[in-house]
Amino acid sequence: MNHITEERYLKAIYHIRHAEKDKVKLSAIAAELALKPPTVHEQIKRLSELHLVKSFGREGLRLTKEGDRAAISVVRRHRIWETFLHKICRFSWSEVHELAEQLQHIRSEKLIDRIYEMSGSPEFDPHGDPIPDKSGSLPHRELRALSESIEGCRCVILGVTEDSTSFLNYLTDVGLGIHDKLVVQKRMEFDGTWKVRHSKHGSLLLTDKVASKIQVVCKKPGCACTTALA
Amino acid sequence: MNHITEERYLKAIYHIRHAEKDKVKLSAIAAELALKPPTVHEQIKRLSELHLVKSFGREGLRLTKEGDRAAISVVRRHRIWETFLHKICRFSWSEVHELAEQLQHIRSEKLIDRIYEMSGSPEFDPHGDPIPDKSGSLPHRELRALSESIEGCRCVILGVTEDSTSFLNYLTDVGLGIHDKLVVQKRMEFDGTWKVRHSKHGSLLLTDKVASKIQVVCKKPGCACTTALA
DNA sequence: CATATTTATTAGGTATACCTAATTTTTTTA
DNA sequence: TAAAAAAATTAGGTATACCTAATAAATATG
Repeated sequence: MNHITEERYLKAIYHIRHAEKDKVKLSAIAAELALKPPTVHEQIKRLSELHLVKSFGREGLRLTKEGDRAAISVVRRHRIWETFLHKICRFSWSEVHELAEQLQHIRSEKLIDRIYEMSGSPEFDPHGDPIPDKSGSLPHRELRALSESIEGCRCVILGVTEDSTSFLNYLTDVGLGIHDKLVVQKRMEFDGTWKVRHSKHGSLLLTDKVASKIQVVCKKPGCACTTALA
Repeated sequence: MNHITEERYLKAIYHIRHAEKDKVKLSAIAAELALKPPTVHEQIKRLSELHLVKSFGREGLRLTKEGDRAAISVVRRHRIWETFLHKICRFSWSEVHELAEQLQHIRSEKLIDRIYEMSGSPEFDPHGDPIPDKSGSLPHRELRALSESIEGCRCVILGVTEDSTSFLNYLTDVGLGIHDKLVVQKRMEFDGTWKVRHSKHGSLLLTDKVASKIQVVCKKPGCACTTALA
C-alpha cells in the first residue's frame, strides 16, 4: 500500500474519530475522502492486515496504537505545514489547507523540525487546532463554560459539567454533542439567553443555565474569551 | 498520466539532453530513471500524445517547446527547494537532493516564490547548478579557458575556441565533449600539462595548448578560479 | 560480411487504487 | 412487524505504472 494512500486513510479515520464517535464507520470514511464504500472496504482490509486499524464489524473500526501513532504523525506534519505556510510564507488562512494536504506526506522529521522552529514552534495551527508534539501528545487547552463566551467566538464543545440523563437528553434533543463547533452569535440582554450557530444544525438558543454547563474551548488560541478570563 | 510521473520523465529527458546529446535515447531514460525499456516506451508514447516530446525513431527523441517549458519548471522547483533546504533549513549538501525530488512536484508558484525569496534569490543552487527564472532562462555564467583553472576546481565544458576538425576529433578521441564535468587535479610544473579527472572516463592529461582552447565554467559560483580572474 | 551487441518494440502479466452494480445484513420507521 | 433506508460486502471492471520474455531492427565488431 502506497504510503500516501495509507496516510490519507489514517488521517481521515483519526479526524472522524475525534469529530464524531468512538468507532468509525466505513461509510464515514468514504464520505470524508470522497470515495465509494467498496473502495474503502478494500483499503480497510489492507490497513487491518498491516495492524493499523481493528475492525469491529458493523459497529465500526478503530485505529490501533500503531495506527494512531501514524495518524498523529500525519496530523502533526499537516498542522506544522499550515503554520509555516501561513506565518512564514504569508499564505492566507484559506490557501494553506490544500497545499498542506500535499506537503503532509513528505516524511522528513528534520524538515518538519526546521519549518516548525522557523514558525516559532507554536502549540496551535492557524485554524486554532492543536499541534501534536513528537511523542503524539496534544497541547492542553483550558476549558471554560460556554456562558463565558464573548460574541463572535468560535469554540468547540469538549465536555459538560452535569451528566444527568435529563441534561444529556436535552443536549441530544437540541442537537449538541461532544466536539461540535459553535459560533457564539449573541447574548440577549433580557435574560442572558445565548444565540449560537451550530456548524451543522444552524442557529439555536440556549438558556444561560444550559450554557453554563457546557464546557468549550476557543478555536483561536488568542481569542478574546480567553484573554477576558485571564 | 499522473503529473508526478510525467514530471519525472520530463526532467530526466531534460537532464540527459543537457548532459549528453541532442536527441535522447529511450534506453538512456530507462537508465536514468532505473526503469525497464518497455515501461519507458509506453510512457514516451503518452508524452508524445500530450505533445510534450517528439520522437525521431531510433535516433532518439526531443522535448517539444511545451515539454521543455514543463521540464524547466520542474528543474526550477527542484533547484529552489535544494537551495532552501541547504541555506535555510541547514541540510547538508548531500541530503537535499532526495528531499527535493519529492518537493519538486508540488505545483504552487507562490510557495516557490516565497522559499526562493527566503533563500536570498540566488542564481545558482548549492551544487552550483543554475536556477532557471520564471520564463525558463538560465542565468549566464562567464566562460573561461580550462587553462585558467586552479587545482581542485570542478568545472563543466561548455565550448571550445577552435573548431577545426582535427581539434574536435582530438577531443572526441580523448573522450571530451560538451557538458562533460571535470575536476582539475594538477598543473605540472614541467610543461604546464594539466591532469584532469573526467566524470566518466577517469583521469587524463591535456597539454596547456589544448586546455587553453577548452571553455569551461566553474560549478561553484564562488570558485577560486573565478575569484582569481577578477 | 556475418555475427554479436545494442536498442526498440510487442505481447502479455502484476499490483494498486479506484469504480459500478448487485446483494446481504442491519437498523429504522411507518 | 413489514417495508424502507442505511451500511457493508461481494463480484467484476478500469486505468496507471510498472514488470518479464520474446522478437525485430539497427549498429558495431571480429
